[in-house]
Amino acid sequence: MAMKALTKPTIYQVAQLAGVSIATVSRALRDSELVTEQTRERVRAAARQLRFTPSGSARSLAEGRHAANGIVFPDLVGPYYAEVILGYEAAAAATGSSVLILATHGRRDPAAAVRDLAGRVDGLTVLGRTVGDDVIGQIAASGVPVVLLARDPVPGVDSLRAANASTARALAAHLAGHGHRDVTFLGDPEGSPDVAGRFAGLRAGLARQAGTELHLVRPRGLDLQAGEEAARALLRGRRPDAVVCANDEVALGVLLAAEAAGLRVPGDLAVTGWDDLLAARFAGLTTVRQPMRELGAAAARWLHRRITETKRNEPARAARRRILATEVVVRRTCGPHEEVQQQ
Amino acid sequence: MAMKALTKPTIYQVAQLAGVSIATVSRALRDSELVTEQTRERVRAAARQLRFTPSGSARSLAEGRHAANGIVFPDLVGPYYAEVILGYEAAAAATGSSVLILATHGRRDPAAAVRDLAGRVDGLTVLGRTVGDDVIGQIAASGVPVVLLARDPVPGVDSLRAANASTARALAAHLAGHGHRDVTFLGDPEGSPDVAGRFAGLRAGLARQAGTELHLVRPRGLDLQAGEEAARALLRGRRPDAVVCANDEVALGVLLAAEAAGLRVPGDLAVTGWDDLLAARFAGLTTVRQPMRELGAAAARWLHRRITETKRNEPARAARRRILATEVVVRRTCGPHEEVQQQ
DNA sequence: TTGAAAGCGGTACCAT
DNA sequence: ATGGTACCGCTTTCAA
Repeated sequence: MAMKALTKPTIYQVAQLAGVSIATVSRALRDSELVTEQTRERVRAAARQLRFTPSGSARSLAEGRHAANGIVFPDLVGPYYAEVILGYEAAAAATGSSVLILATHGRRDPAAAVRDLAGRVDGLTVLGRTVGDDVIGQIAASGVPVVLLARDPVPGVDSLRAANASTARALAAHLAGHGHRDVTFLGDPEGSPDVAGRFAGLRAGLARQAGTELHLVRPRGLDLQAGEEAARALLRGRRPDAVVCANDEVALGVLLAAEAAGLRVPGDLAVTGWDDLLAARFAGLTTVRQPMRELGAAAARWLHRRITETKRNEPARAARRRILATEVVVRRTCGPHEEVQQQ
Repeated sequence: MAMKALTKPTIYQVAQLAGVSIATVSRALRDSELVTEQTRERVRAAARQLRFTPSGSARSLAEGRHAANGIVFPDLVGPYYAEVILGYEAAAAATGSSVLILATHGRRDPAAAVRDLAGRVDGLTVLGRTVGDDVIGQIAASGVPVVLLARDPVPGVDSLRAANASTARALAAHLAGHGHRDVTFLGDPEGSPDVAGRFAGLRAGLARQAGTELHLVRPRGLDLQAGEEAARALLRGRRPDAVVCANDEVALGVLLAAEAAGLRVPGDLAVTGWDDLLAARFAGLTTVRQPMRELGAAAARWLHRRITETKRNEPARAARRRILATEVVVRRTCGPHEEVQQQ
C-alpha cells in the first residue's frame, strides 16, 4: 500500500527504486527507442508505485520551451470572451500547448501581470483593452511571439479581428431602409477598438443617408445593467427612432428598459446589438454575428506558426493581418419586416 | 536602438551588462532590501535594455512552486463552464496564481493530459465528467491538492457542488401544482453527475404526487441542437404535459421545436431548464439558478488553502464537502401563473 | 543499451 | 551590500 507522499517523488527516487540511472528513467518514460522493453517496464512499475509525475517546470527548463501559451483578455463579463477562449483552447490543444488565461480587469498592475505571463509561455495572444502598445511592443521585442486579437495593430505584430466598420455601415443602411432617421449609438468608442470601429462604421453609413442624425451615449459598461441604466435615462428624454448598441448585452438591457417604460419594440423604438449571443435569438434581437470561436482558434494557430518559426530561427516573416467577416442578422427589433425572417 | 533579440536574454547577460553578479540581479529585480538604490537602478536599466523577462520555469524550479493552478472541464459548449472558469480565474488571481485551463473533450487521452497538467501546477480543480476517479485518486495521492467540482466525491478529496436533487424536487412540486401529470425528463443521467442528481430529485419529487408519471428521454448532448432534435422526435409521439430539461440549452432547443411544431408553451406544453442562462430570461424559461461564478471562486479558494496547508506541512485536515444552494426561477414556460412573475 | 555529467535559468544560503 | 555557488528536477550529449 503506497503511502500518501509527503514530498513529491522525483526522477531520482524512481531511478533508485528501479535500479537504473535517471537518464534511463527519463528515456523509458519518454518512450525512447534506446531502452529495453524489460527496463522500460521496470521503470514504469517504479514510477507507478511512487506515483511519479515529472515536474513541468524542470522539464520546460531543460527542453527550453514551456509547451504553453497564454491568452490575455480584459474581463470575463459575458459570453464573448468565453467563446474566444474556448476556440483558442481547442486549437492550442491540437498543437500540444496548454493554455494560461489572464484577465487584466481588476488587477492592480496589468502590465506586470502580462509581463510575468510572458515569461511562462512560448507565445501570447492579447485581446482588446488590456495593456498598452508599449507593453506589447516590449514583449514582442523580447522574443515572445504575440498575436493581437480585436485590437488595433502594433507594428511588427500579427493581428486578427472581426470586421466592425464595414458591417456597421451595412447595418446603418438597413436601419435607414426602415425609415429610422434619429439614431443613437450606445457604447463608448474609447472603451475598446471594436466599439470604436462599430461607431465609425455606423457614422459613415448614416452619413450617406440624407436627413439622418446620429447621437452618442456612453453607457457605464458593456453589460446588461449598463444598457438598462443608460436606456432608462435616454428614454426619459427625446426618444430616438433607433438605438444601436455596442454589443448584445447592452441591447438586451435596452429591451428590458423599453419594456419597463411601456414602449413597443420595434414599433416605438428599434434596437440592435452586436455579437449574436444565444439570448439575442430568443429576444428577437437584430444583431451582428461574429465568428468568436474561429477568432480564438485562428489566433492559436497563428501563434503556433510564429513559435515554431522562431524556434527554428527562420527569418521572421512580415506581420500578418486578417479581418474575419461578420454579418448582420436581421430579426425583429430593427423594424417591421414583410415576412418573418427569424432564424 | 535595441535589436530584436535572437535569443532570449537571461539573468547572466543582465548581470554582465550591469557589471554585477547574477545574485545581485536577482535581488535587485525582486526588490530585495539588500541592494543599493544605485545598484538597483543600474540593474533595472540593464534589464530594460535587454528586454529581460525572467524564465517562469527556471523560477518555478528554483522556488519549488508553479504559482499556477489548473482547472479541468469536459467541454466548453455553452456558457456554464465559462462562468465557472471566470469565477475561478478571479479568485486564483487574488491568491497570486495563474490559471491553466484544460478541456478533456475531444482529447485522445484525457487521463494523460490531466496527469501532465498535474505536473505543471500547484493544485488542480476537476469538474464533471472528465477523467475517472482512479486518475483523481492517483493525482491526489501524488501530493497535488485537488478540488472536485460538480462531481461525485472521491474519498479524501474536497468536493464542491451546486444543489441538484433538492431543487429538482421543488421543481417537481411546482410542476405538479400546475397540474402537469405526464412529465418527460430530457437528459442523460449517466452523462454527468449533475444530470443524475437532477433526474433523481425530479423522480423523488414526482413520486410524492399522486397520479404522475415520469419518462426519460436521452438527447444526443446538452446543447441547443440536441434539445431540438430530441424534442422533434418526442413531440411526434404521445405528447407529455411537461418537459423537464437537463439544462437551459436543451430547453431552449425544445422551445424552438415546439414553436416549429405549432405548439403553444406553456399552453400545450410546459418546459423547464436548468442554469438560468441569460437567454433563459429572454425566452421566459422557467429554470434553476445556480451560482456558477461562486462555484468556481470557491474552488479556487479551497485549493489555495490546501496548497498552503500542504506546503507548510500542516496535518492535512479531513476532506471538505459543500453544496451551494440553487433556486427555482419561475417564468412563463412552466404553466400559466396568476400574475406576471417575470424577473 | 546504459550511465555520468553538463547544462537549462533562476533562487537563496554562505561568505566576505 | 555583493559575489560565489550549491541546488531545483529534468533532458540530452558523450562515453563506455
